[in-house]
Amino acid sequence: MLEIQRIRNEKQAIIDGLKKRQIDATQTLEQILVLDTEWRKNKTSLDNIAAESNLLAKEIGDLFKSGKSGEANQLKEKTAVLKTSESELKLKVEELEHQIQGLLYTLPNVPNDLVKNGRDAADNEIVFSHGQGPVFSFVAHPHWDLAKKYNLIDFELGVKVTGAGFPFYRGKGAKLQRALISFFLDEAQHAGYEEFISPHMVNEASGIGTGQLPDKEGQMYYMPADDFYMIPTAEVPLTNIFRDVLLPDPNFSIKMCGYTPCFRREAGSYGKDVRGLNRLHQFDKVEIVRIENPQNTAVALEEMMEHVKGLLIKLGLEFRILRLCGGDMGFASAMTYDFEVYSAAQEKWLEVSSVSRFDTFQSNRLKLRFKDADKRSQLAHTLNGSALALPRIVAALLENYQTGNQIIIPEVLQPYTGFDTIS
RNA sequence: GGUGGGAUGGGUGAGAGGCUGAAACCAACAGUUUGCUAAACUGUCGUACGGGUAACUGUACCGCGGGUUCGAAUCCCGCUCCCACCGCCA
Repeated sequence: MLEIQRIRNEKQAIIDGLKKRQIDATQTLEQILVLDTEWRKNKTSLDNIAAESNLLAKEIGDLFKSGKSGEANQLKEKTAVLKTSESELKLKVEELEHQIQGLLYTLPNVPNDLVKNGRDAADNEIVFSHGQGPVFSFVAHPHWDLAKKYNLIDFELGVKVTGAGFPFYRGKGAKLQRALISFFLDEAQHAGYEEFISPHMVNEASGIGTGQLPDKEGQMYYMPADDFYMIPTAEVPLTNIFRDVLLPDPNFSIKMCGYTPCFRREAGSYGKDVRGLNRLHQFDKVEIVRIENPQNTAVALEEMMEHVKGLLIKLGLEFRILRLCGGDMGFASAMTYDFEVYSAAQEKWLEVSSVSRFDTFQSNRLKLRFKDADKRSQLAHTLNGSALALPRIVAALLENYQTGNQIIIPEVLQPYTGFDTIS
């Protein structure tokens, strides 16, 4: 959520920024400012009336104590008038707050200066690429065929037990899954991230804190009996650790990581994009999350990207990094880099990581602040990234490391899997 | 699921209609003393929002939401959460 202060001070900059998302916020912002002026006016009168009745109440108390109940009762009549206008104003102020809040919720984050104006994925910029995919001398199979051939993943069983998008991993497929999780977590720990095992369900306040609620609730699985939501990513529980937190010192850098399954309803997805592991309702992911002083955000983002790069290089996958254009970025993000690995058999790029900075957009909702050098409260910055999401990594590993009669396990994973080939 | 107890500032914890934005203690911060450390002493020390260049100032907040009252941390109603014991269960 954007800060009202920022809207008051930099309206035009926000309008210009949101244009990169193909959004014209002029009207909304002007509406907000009108309501805000109105709110401040009413708030001031409300405060003044409250001050007056506080004073009267004190006088009345003093009069009663010194036995002048006649005068006291006279004053009481005066307070009756104040009371009615006080409650009217209070309603007005609350109503205005709701209206402003409602409008603020509709505004996405303002893109960083580096973010390009654009409509969709076609306008994203490739900022880095690395590696070279395999060249096959045989007919390369897509991962869903390989998974079946080597009995690694059973999609049909998942359909039977739960539904589409909830696969079973079995045998070496399951072991590979566990190996990747351990590898990613170990790498994150070496990079200084503290590991957490978090709840897989969160309450409503947490959903609002990181921006999934109120607008995107259709994307999450909901448990009405207890009013819980299944987490769509570890970002939600990890970042919400810091909801309503005021860090006492400006020198902080909080680095967390965690493995969780992620649950996404993916309403509206269909077609070849959802084939096999490409899009699931439940998948595994190791997430890295950082809470930073605004001064360190740029460096932190850089470090996170280097971390993810390192993982992909160690796995020996061809990949590229995209800086998303305004139109393709998530609602809460100020800047996002997507990592895509090349799937040689499907002949397409698969998104395996998304690293974003949110600046104060989440912390404003979370009320996540720190005391700066002048002892003033300031909103902290939040960042997060996948490091990494498993299914498409598995897809790419199977497809790129197939030899025709077996699948090679990359060397870095072998200590974790305990085997070096799948056949 | 049953029964009972609780929720006050960073922590412990008083307060039981006006003298309480809140005692006291601890922690923290600044200073004095000190060869250094420790100790002692002095002072500062909640958050949010509004107004003001600022010093400052107004309002709100004692789990949350209502109510009674001229006046509520304190009384009444509803809710949430926490703790303890019992039952059940991994």
